Amino acid sequence: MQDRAIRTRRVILEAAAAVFEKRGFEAATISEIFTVAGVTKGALYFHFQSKEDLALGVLSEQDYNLQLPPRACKTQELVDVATLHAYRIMTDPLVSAAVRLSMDRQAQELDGGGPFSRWGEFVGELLEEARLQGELLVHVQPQETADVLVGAFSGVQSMSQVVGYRDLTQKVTSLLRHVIPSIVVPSVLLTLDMGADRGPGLYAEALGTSDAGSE
Amino acid sequence: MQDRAIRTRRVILEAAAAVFEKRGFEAATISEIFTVAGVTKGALYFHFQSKEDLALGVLSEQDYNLQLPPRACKTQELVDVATLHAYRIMTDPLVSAAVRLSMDRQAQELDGGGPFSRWGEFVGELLEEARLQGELLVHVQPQETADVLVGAFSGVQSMSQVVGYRDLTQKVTSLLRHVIPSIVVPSVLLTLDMGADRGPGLYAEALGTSDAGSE
Amino acid sequence: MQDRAIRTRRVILEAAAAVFEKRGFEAATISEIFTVAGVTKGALYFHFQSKEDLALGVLSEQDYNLQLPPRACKTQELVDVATLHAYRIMTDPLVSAAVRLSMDRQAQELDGGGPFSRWGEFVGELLEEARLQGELLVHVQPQETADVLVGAFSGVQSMSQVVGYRDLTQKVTSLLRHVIPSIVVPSVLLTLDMGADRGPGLYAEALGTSDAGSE
Amino acid sequence: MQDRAIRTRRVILEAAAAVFEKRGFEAATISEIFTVAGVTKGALYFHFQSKEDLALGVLSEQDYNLQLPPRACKTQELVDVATLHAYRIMTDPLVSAAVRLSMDRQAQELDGGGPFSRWGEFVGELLEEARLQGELLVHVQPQETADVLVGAFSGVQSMSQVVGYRDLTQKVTSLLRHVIPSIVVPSVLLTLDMGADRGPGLYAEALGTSDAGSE
DNA sequence: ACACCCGGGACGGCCCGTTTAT
DNA sequence: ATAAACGGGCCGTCCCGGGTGT
Repeated sequence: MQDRAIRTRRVILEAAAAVFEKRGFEAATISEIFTVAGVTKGALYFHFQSKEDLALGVLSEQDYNLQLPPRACKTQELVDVATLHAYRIMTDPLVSAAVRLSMDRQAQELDGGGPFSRWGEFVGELLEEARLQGELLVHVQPQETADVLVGAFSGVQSMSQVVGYRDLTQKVTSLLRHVIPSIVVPSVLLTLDMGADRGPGLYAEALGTSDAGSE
Repeated sequence: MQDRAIRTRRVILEAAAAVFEKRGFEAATISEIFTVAGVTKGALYFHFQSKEDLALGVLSEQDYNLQLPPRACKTQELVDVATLHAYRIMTDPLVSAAVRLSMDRQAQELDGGGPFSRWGEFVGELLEEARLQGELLVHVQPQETADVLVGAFSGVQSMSQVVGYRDLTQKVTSLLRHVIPSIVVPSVLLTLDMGADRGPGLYAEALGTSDAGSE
Repeated sequence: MQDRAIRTRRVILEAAAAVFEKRGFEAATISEIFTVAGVTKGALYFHFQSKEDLALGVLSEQDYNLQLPPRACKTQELVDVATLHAYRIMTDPLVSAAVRLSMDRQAQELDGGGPFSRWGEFVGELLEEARLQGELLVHVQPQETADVLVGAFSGVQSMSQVVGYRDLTQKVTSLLRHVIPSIVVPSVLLTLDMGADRGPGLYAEALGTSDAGSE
Repeated sequence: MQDRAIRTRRVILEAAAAVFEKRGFEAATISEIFTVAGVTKGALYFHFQSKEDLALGVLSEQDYNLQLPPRACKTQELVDVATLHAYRIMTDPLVSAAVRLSMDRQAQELDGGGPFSRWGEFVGELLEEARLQGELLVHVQPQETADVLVGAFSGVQSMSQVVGYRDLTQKVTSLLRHVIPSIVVPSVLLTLDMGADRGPGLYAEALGTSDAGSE
């Protein structure tokens, strides 16, 4: 009984993700979503109260708790977080839909504070730790650099979106290679692993660490 | 008689820019536009055949021809182009609206090939010239770097959008300071002027050069 | 098991009465009814096949058999019937809901022939008897007078509805005092008891007489 | 051009009146209204912003200013007002629709204070004048009697509604004949003209008096 | 040429009264 | 007696053309 419901809900969510990702929040229509999902309007409105609720569902379905284990080298951790996030956007439609939604002005109020601030803080803290450990060049101001990284990441992600994210990890790696050298000390730079193909490994590592073998 | 028409057209365009900028293409409504413009629906439809046409109007109204004179130092030229563009986004509602529209997926087909490709090519060529002049580090691949720059620029622009572009030149300068050192040779780096406050000067320079003292 | 069913049915009926009374048939929603009742939609649909059936249930639940014992003076009986009905509308939510429903055009077909005809006939017969006993003035035509009384009663009831029926017995008594003198002979008029506070007594009397001590 | 608009508006209003009259506010649907009117939804929403606005339109279209000239005998004036109102309900679909709407609980807030209070005051004042002129029996309390009359009128109107108001003037006359004798002094009673067929004459008189030969 | 009033339909989101699987 | 699913329909609004001045 619940089984069917769970399946249906899942199907709807995936359809919603696909449609939101393709059209954006505003332009997405409920009817396209339930058509894609292959369910009826009634079923959809049984599981979700409104279009907004649907967007919220997509936003929260992605496992935000998915985290990498801490690294000794915080710069490496930063690289890994970025690479993993890129990998997930590439491979998980719900994640890419969530990213699209959180960039959507119309749906931005759904996602408290906007997507940038959360990532900004997170990266800022990581860089602060790196700085304290002496990984960074002396002139680096963690929060400013964090903003540059977060903004730039979101930009290359947008850019990659038009080709279906096929080159996203590539582009993110490129970005990192262009920015990291300007902020870390040479000794650390030499130890960093910034391979574009590290996504799957990092993903497995995150899954193993995180408390969830979720979904 | 034509005078009135030109004025009306202009008023409509500005209203459209404001509304598109605020809502995005899809969520913008014709009625909000003509309400803001203070004209009737009929007037609007006399000047523009459709909502799409309106968007096209906004997109083409900004003076794409506005160009800086060539610099001897191509890297400096790149910096200047970016700074000027940031300045125009900040100050000209039509430009920011056009940027918003060209990032809008729904309206993307209106802008042939997307916003990224045009900028990508332009920056790529600039970097190629810079490379030929020996301004760049040997490992730099112009097109890859161009993509990183264009993507990153668009990202910080998105990020700045939520605060009304108040800190855009700041953020763009920040971005440049994080990327340029990784690609240019030290000797050139020392000569670069990357001040965040150079917008107005560059704008004046571009206006003087460009074939248009338009509008 | 049957006990619970009976209770559930009762709870639903009372909730339905409250909602129908508040909203009218059309505007009432099934979901408000089962929410108020505190049962699930399924439970409701187990006891009642449809919204119409629910209305029918409310309509028939009120004890139409509740009758006063015959009076020698038929005019007095008429006064008493009116007073008692007013009292029941005031005090019993199911009765007031039934009245509301039977006045509701959308639900009128549910209540065969409309509410007026049944009361019209009943009052008409009472007046005919009164006439035969010489209680009425010679020019009175029982059926015409009956219609006036029934219509007028329903009107003051509507009027009283907006204040929650607080002044209904008052208003009905007022009505009677304005009409009765025009139809009964003076000698009878002197003997009539038209107090507005006779509701409770009449109710007790009717309960005792009627074949039902029902619920 | 305005001509067509006026005609269209009128057609819509009449259709709305018919539908509101048949179904009540809630149960009436916009689509039935524009179907009956033979116009499209667009036309309807050009003239009226919402269903509520439509109801308001019906409510205000009837000429509330239609008034009889004052009579020397206030009781006669009361009789005439009631007879005229009954006649208008019978003959003018917009008036009957307005009456139906103002009795509708869902739409009652549209009609400030409900229909009863306005009529109640009006009749109350008339009776007060009659009392001052010595037309009434000494025990009559104008406001109480006014409430009885207004309520009773509305009741017989409801009753007559089910037969399409065919017998409304008849029923109203009946009502008056049953109530008036209980409140006026015999000498005045003899002079009153309470014929059921006086509607057309009164209507003509009112039209002539009122400042409008309105539509 | 320029502006506008008026009207046309097509959906859009949502909710509602109901059955089907369980 | 429940949870889940079903469609039909409602109101509103949106993007647009034809007929009408000026």
